[in-house]
Amino acid sequence: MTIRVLITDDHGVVRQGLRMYLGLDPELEVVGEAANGEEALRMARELGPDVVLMDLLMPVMDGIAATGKIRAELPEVEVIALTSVLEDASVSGAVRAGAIGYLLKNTEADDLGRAIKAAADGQVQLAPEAAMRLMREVRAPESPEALTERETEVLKLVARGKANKQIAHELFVGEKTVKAHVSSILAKLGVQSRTQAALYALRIGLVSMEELNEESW
Amino acid sequence: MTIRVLITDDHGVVRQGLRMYLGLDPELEVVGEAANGEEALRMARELGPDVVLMDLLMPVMDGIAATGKIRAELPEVEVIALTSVLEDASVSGAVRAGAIGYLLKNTEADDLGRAIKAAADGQVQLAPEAAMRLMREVRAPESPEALTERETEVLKLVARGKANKQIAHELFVGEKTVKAHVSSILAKLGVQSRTQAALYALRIGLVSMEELNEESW
DNA sequence: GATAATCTAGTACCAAAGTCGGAGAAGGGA
DNA sequence: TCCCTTCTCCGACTTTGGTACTAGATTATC
Repeated sequence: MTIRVLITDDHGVVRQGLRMYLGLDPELEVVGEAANGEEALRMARELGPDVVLMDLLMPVMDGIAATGKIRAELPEVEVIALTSVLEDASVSGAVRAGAIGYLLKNTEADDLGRAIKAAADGQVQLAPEAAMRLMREVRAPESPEALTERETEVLKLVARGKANKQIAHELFVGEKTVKAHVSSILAKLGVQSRTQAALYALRIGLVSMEELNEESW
Repeated sequence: MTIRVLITDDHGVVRQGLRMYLGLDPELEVVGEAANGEEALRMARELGPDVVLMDLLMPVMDGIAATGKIRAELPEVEVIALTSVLEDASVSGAVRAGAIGYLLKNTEADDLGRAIKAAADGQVQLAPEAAMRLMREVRAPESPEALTERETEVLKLVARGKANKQIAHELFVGEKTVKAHVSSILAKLGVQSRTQAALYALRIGLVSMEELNEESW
């Protein structure tokens, strides 16, 4: 009984590479490739794979959102997050969204095959680094204090390099208001400056490299 | 006569994938894999490949630096930059460093084989997007005014979220000096704030996501 | 030996960022 | 109805960031 795998990654090289490698294992069968979360959801519906390999940083629909939707709709499909991003929020986000595994892209290719088989079997697979993050979160029940909707909006603009004045203008509020939001954001994230907040936002994928490239500066 | 290829990428999955795929082409032979620029240089010396596939975003020694050293020392070895980053400075940087090709990771795997063969033959290979960036740079002889060594150093720290005072402390200079450097950086990059400069540095891969994850904030 | 670039650092100044505390309006529960 | 959160905004303040200009020391270059 072969395990049917759906690959999701926005980079063609990675997709082809995974397909090539996994294709050599007679127990695995790559049934499709998706380039973003939306495609992944659609193809998961159509193909009904056993396991989805899911990149987290993708355009259109990110991997965590896609994972959530797939797991909600097709609970028999297991999802393994396979990403180069290691971040507390990503790990717990993926796990909360229903991923059964979290592996880093520097995982040895051999291990990957084993992890997929284990996942198809319902067994949890975590990279040691990811496991540590989860442990840390459980031990210290530090709810990193979720940002409100508005704060998230502001943070996104900060992470695109905008000044308070510009943000105020874009959101049709006063600069004082923006400052208040920024202060609150810094406190909740535990960072010391808007630059750190911007980098944080990038780190957790709140804004993507692609979005950054839209900025003209 | 097979073409000997050295793969350089810090992600195991990508390396394995490339090796698998390229291995299927009888005209190509993957003679080695390197996980960073330093390894790439060493292995290029030892193995004398015809073509090096070089990721630009890597720890230890970035791809542009490695490209420069390889081309300087082993001019018969051709280097193809293979990366997910598309940025003016990366493209012209790689080209200046001596890369004969610049391809994106979303390149179809078929094209990659063809590109490698062309490169071994001394033919230039550019992704259309990369070609456009080069064109633009040639048309508008806007030399983005290269940063000096020290400025680059400062920018890296800015991009890790450090304040001027911290940077001054780390580099054993006065805060005034750091400010002077930062001002000069902003002017050269054409950006308006340190946050934008930090994002710029990230965009061009001066600092990587991985490095960001080392920061404790 | 002159020239240019870089790194250093100063002064003076202004703008932007961020803090602290308070406060009114709107909306959703309990 | 009362409570809680969020969003809005204020004043007053401190700190950080950034500009403009100048200038000595060092080093590489011609």
